[in-house]
This record gives sequence, structure tokens and C-alpha cells, in this order.
Amino acid sequence: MTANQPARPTRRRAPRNTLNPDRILDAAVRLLDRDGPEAFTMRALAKELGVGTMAVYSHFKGKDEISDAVAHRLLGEIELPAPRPQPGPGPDGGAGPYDQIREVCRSLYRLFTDHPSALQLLTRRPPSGDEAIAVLDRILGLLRQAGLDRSAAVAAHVSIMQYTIGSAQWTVRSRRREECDEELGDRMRERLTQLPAGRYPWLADLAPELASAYLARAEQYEQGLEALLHGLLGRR
Amino acid sequence: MTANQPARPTRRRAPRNTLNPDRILDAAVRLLDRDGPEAFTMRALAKELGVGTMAVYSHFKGKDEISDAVAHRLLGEIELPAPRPQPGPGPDGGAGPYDQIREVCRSLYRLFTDHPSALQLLTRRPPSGDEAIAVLDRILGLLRQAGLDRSAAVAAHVSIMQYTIGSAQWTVRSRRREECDEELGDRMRERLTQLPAGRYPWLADLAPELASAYLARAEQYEQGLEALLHGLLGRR
DNA sequence: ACCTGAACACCGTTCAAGT
DNA sequence: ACCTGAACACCGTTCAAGT
Repeated sequence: MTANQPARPTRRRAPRNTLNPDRILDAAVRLLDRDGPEAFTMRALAKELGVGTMAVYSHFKGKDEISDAVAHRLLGEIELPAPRPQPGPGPDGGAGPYDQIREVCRSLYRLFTDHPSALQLLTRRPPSGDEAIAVLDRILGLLRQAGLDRSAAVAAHVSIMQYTIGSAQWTVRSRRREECDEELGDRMRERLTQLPAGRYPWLADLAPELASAYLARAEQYEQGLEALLHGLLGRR
Repeated sequence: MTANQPARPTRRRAPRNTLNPDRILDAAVRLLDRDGPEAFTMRALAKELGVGTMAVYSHFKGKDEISDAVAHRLLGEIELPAPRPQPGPGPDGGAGPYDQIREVCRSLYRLFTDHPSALQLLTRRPPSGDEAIAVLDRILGLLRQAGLDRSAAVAAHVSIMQYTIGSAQWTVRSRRREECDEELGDRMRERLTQLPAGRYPWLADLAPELASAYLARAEQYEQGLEALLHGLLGRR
């Protein structure tokens, strides 16, 4: 052994092919899911990979290109329900279009909440990859099979996406807030019960229900989804 | 007149009381609505006000405090429908709770889309001011008056907020994208019609409806809201 | 070809100083 | 009390240089 060296740079020059797009995207997803979008910086990404900041630029043009690639990768992971070739025997007696729509929506919600990063990336600009288009096509097909006419199907798919994205964002944000601040839930509950009943009669009355509602998130999504689908499709 | 001076700093030292919280918030809203949230920097804000960057810090602790104040101000602008003292005569024969709920939701959607900045600010952290609480109380009261039981009313209000926020974000983003890129609409339409019908049969079939759906935004929101409320309240 | 550090133009904010 | 510029620790990215 050589005598104690300075060894300040805890990282030596990286060997020649340590980096490739896949490894970079792995690290990006890891970083985003672990530390949130505001921690997703080029410098942090390089550190996560154990290379100099600029090494990443040999594989991607810049941060935007990486963000898009991450979005595509995550959308590709989504599991769509097996398609039923012929327009099925109706909503009763098996997984009709109604159930399949719910299944796709749940998959989307799960993707968004499992990978909070996906949300910001997908909403920053509309996804253009095959994966996204396929999901869209699938939803539209199911809505048509459920009996909606052409323009109603299009309108319904927009409403469903808007609700699903809004709901997932709500979930992700409140979850992240809780992580940052342990006693936030307790403080919220206390503040709710101390609201002046004179000024906010309904809120004060519903304080206990409100406090517990913020915990059941996936259930809350599915309840609202059920109502929305019911309203859009007109049956159940 | 003195001979031509250098006069490089186009702004002289600002007189002593040019700044106050109101003027600062005015400028912040102006800046946010005009240039978008990513252009809302302390330096840009100071420039908008014609003062040095640090002048603002004499009136607000930092950027977060300004953001919160802007959110409160915008929420305060919302117009709530006149409350009806006694639980009304039912959904028929006038503005029952059903119609009032719709009215409040429309006000929220309009606030969010008129002031895109409100959206980012309100979702960054949950608003804590009187204005926000009052709106919340109002919605909960109307849902109860519409016949929902305690936990159903709480769940419904969450779904409604999630849908409204998701919808407004969608609207704001697509509008902003169009502003940045004039021919974006045309390119989207073209790409839609050129999709391989073999791989995306439904999308290809619905291309014309899809293209025009992206234009009717407020109408789209109201259609989805109608469906959601119908599903939640079970009448119409 | 792939990885590197220095440098540039940004950002929010701290600080000591002007008036 | 209110406004100021310089400075600090960040950010994405450009560039010339190493291997």
C-alpha cells in the first residue's frame, strides 16, 4: 500500500464505456422517484452515475431529451388488459368494455402514483411515442365499444384523462408533503377541528370525515372514476 | 440641459416609498399571467417594478411568501353564487344546490384558466387562507344540501376538485403550447390523419373529432363536469 | 468516441452598505 | 425603514481539452 494519499476526488476518471442511455435512464428514474422532480438536476444525475457532469451529454442532447426518454420508458411499462377481438356480449357476463376501461384507468393511475416522476414529464408536453398513442387508441376503442358515438367517445376520453391526471397529482403531492413533514397529518386534523363553526359550518361539521378522506387515496380515485364513468356511459 | 451623459443605468435609484405589498403583487400577477410561471423570477419581478432585485425583500420574506400571497389574492376574486338560506325546494323550480355547485365549479375553472398562475401556486401547497376555506365550505354545504351523506359529500368534493384542477391544467397547458408554436394545431391534425390505421384503428377513425376536440376547452370541461356530477349526485 | 473541468449566463438569497 | 450592489451556492449548457 502506498502511504496515505490525499485522494480527494473520491471518484477516479470513469472507464471508457461505463455509460449508455439505458444506465442513464435507470438512474434518472431512480433519482426522480426517490428525491422528486426538483432534485432531478444534471449534476445530481451525474453524481448518481458516478461520472462527471458533462459525461451524460455524450448520450443525450440535454435535460429535455432525457425527460422525454424517461416518459416513454415509463409509459411502456403500463399493462393493458387483453383485448377482446369482437365487440363483446354486453356489460354483463364478463369483462365488457366498461370493466376494461376501468382497468386501463386504474393502470394509468397506478403508473402515475408509483412513478410520480411520470406525471410531471408526461404533462410537460404531450407524449408522442408509440406507447402513449397505443394507450390512447385502446381507450377510445373501448369507449366506442361501450356504445358512445364518435364525438362522445372523444370527449369522454379527454374527461377521463383529465380526472385521472388531476387525481394522481393530488395523491402524489399530498403523499410527498407527508413525507417531508411527519406531523402534517396531525396538524391538519387539529386545524380542521378548531375551525370556527360560525363561519364555516359545513367544514366544522365534516371535520372527522375530511381528516380521514385524505388517507384513502386510491379508493377515492376509484370512487370518483366510477361516478364519472357512470355519468359518461350512462349505465352500470 | 446637461451635455449627453452616459446614463447607462436606465433606472435611477427608486424614490423612497415606490414599493408596497400591493404593487408587488400586482406586478407578480401581471408577470405570471403574461409570461408564465417559469418566467416568474425575483429578478424579473424587480425589473417589472423598476427597482433593484433586493428591494422586494423589504416587503416579503422571499419568493414563497409572494407566491402564497398571490394565490390568496386570486382566490379572493372568485365570485360565489348567492347563498340560499334554507335548504331549497329541490332541484326543479330554480337554482337548487345542483345548479349552484355547477356555478361554483365553473367559477373555479374560470379563475384557473383566466389566471394560469393561480393553478401552479394553489397546487404547490394547499391554500390555507380564509378565501380558500370559504370556497371549500361552500362546496361541501351544497353537496350536503343536494342530499349526499357526510362521507359521500367529502368524497365528492375531492373528486370535483381533482377533475376541475386536472381539466384547467390541461386547458392552460395546451393553450400555452399553441401560443409558443403557431402551427402546432395544424401539425397535430396532420399527424393524426397520417397514423397507420392498422396499428391504431380507433385513433385513425376518430382523427377529425380529435382534432376539433382540442379547441372546445371550456365546453369540454362542462360536459365532463355534468357527467361527474350526474354520477356523484344521481339525478339531473 | 467518450469523459473531463473551467466558464458562462442564469437562479434565490445573505449580507453589509448606502440614504 | 427602505432600497442598493456584491457575493454565494446553486442551475443547464457551451467549449476546448484530455484519453
